[in-house]
Amino acid sequence: MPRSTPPCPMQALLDLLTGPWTTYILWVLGTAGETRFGALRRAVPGISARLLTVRLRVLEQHGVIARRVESTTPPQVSYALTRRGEELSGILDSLNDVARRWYPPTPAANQRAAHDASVP
Amino acid sequence: MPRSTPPCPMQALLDLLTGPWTTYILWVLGTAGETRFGALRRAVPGISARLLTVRLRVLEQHGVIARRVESTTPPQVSYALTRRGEELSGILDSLNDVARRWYPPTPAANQRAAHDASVP
DNA sequence: GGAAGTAGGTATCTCAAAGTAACCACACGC
DNA sequence: GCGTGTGGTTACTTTGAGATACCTACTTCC
Repeated sequence: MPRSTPPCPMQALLDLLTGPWTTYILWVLGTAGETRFGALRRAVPGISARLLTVRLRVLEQHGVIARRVESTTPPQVSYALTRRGEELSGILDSLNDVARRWYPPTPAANQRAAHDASVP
Repeated sequence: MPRSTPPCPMQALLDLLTGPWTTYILWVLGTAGETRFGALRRAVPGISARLLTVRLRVLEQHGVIARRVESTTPPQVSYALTRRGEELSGILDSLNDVARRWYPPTPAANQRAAHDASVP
């Protein structure tokens, strides 16, 4: 992202949320609860495995999500929101309210109507 | 920014806020009120004139700030938050609260202490 | 007369983030 | 033994956002 970022705590948080899919991932984890890597990947259509991995690593480093490994074969990895993640989720919800008031869902977005309608 | 963005109103709003300096600009306009281009540039140290122009254009297109030109010589251009901008500002404030709890201002950021302290 | 401030526009360059693709070990089913 | 799914990692390529530098036209200050 930006080459030079102002040393502002706010900016650090925004850099975290900034990448494509990031809030989408948080929204999925918030509504679906703990989710496995593969399911997450299927829930975020279009994302590459590599980028999903990167996003999850960053979110984990910031303590927004928790990674849990079950040592089965094959090992299963699940991700869930932490308390921080839920706190963030609340703010993102209000941001989402604003977004939906400002950019009303277009008729062209029929395919996504189900998704939009399911957003609390 | 992202090459492929999910067609989500939320993402549109985040794309708006995403770029470096963007929220900083909004914070300045929120606390200082209507501000002229030059003053804004001085208030956001490190930003280039070009990028400031781009940011202001985008924010204006989204109806978050208003651009007002006084036809003096030289013409003076001022920017201020619109009602949308103030609404956004409120949410950004709560996001900022979270940011400052999660990433406590480091002692290394002494230069910015004045700024941080002045954030409401 | 020359510098500086006003609010940008234009052109070019570069580098880091995103995309793409291949690969891994392991187990299961056929 | 061959394909499928699991949860990634590694390497290579691309592209587009940001940086940089220079331009306008006008006025005021020194």
